[in-house]
Amino acid sequence: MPHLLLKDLPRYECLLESAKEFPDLDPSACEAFLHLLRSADEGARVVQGPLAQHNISQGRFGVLMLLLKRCGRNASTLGPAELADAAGVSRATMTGLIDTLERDGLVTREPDTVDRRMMIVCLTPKGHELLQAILPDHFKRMAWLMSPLSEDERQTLLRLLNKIQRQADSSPEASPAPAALAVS
Amino acid sequence: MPHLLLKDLPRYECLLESAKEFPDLDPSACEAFLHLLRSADEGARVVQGPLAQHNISQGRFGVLMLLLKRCGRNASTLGPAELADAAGVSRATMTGLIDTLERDGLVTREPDTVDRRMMIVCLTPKGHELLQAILPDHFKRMAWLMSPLSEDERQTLLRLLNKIQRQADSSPEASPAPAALAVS
DNA sequence: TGTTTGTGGTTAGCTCCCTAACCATCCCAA
DNA sequence: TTGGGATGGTTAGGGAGCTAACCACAAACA
Repeated sequence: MPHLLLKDLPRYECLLESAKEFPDLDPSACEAFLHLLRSADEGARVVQGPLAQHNISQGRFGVLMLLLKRCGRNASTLGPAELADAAGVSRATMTGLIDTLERDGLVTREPDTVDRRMMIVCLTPKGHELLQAILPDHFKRMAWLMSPLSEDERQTLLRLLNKIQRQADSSPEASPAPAALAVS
Repeated sequence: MPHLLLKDLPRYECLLESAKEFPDLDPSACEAFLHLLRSADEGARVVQGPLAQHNISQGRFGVLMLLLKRCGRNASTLGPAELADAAGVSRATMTGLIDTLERDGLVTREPDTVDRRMMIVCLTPKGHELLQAILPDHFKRMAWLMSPLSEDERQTLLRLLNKIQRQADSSPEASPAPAALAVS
């Protein structure tokens, strides 16, 4: 699950040392990158880890949250494909997620009478109750994790992260190396 | 693999809206947290994703890098247990990783003659060559990803991430909710 | 010296995600 | 109206991580 497996991050001096052997290594970029991954790993562990106590994995949580949000505007019915797209998992994975969620009585899956290819997934009262029970603590953990940062610092962090994110988004598909790579 | 499955992050207005229903939801904390996870996901995708082209998964990469580092100071021999600890995976996982790395001829595994419980894992010349071949591009991608940030901004980012990390580290085991939770 | 405890490595079986392939249904256009 | 694509959902199989249990060996202690 974590993105960064290393237990101890290399110290800056070590990076400088390694940069002699690998001229392409940008020590400060490397350091920032590793700390970014490490922070996200730790944050996810602290915030999302406890969900496992309720037998809620990351994927399950995502589905339930999407269903909760759509619950309000009940106009739009949503099926596995739409859910998969919104949640960022494959349709096959979504089938499996819904299977177990249905088995646990948290969602229902009914065939759509209009388009007979489609299924309609809905949150059950039990699913709704579960969310109401776990969300407050979930949000508390999030707030707790970020509590060392002032509002200004959060804004700054957001600005810097957005720069990284935009840069990452400009990389086509992750498979082809960034085109600008040779240029820089 | 990603920490955050949602495709589209909720907008700030939506968070404010949800905060009415969930008083524990701190919108700016939530926003910062989600962007942190998203940035790390995207960064990992861009930087580490291309390693898959060389049939190098995250875990395999970690093992190879650890062996490369220790290659210099050949004094310390290291076995699966030590590797597992340093790489942050279970011993069982490390057994599997070494299995396939050995099968691919990238590492060797020999029994320790002194302590007959132990095995000694070493990088082969082929493994060393592979790293030399893929590391320059790896470092280039890292530098490219962080290139939108100035040195000052990298320092700032590091400072903010460290605050989050220290806070996360002060949470016992991820399973018990932070003790300070009720206090705040 | 013999027993107990601890440590290293492996195996077995699980979860959660993926891709590839498959059918059923819909839609569009010849 | 009928034949081809799209699109939706599922199944099958695989990869990478985990825990629990196991055996072999080492170390410590009565």
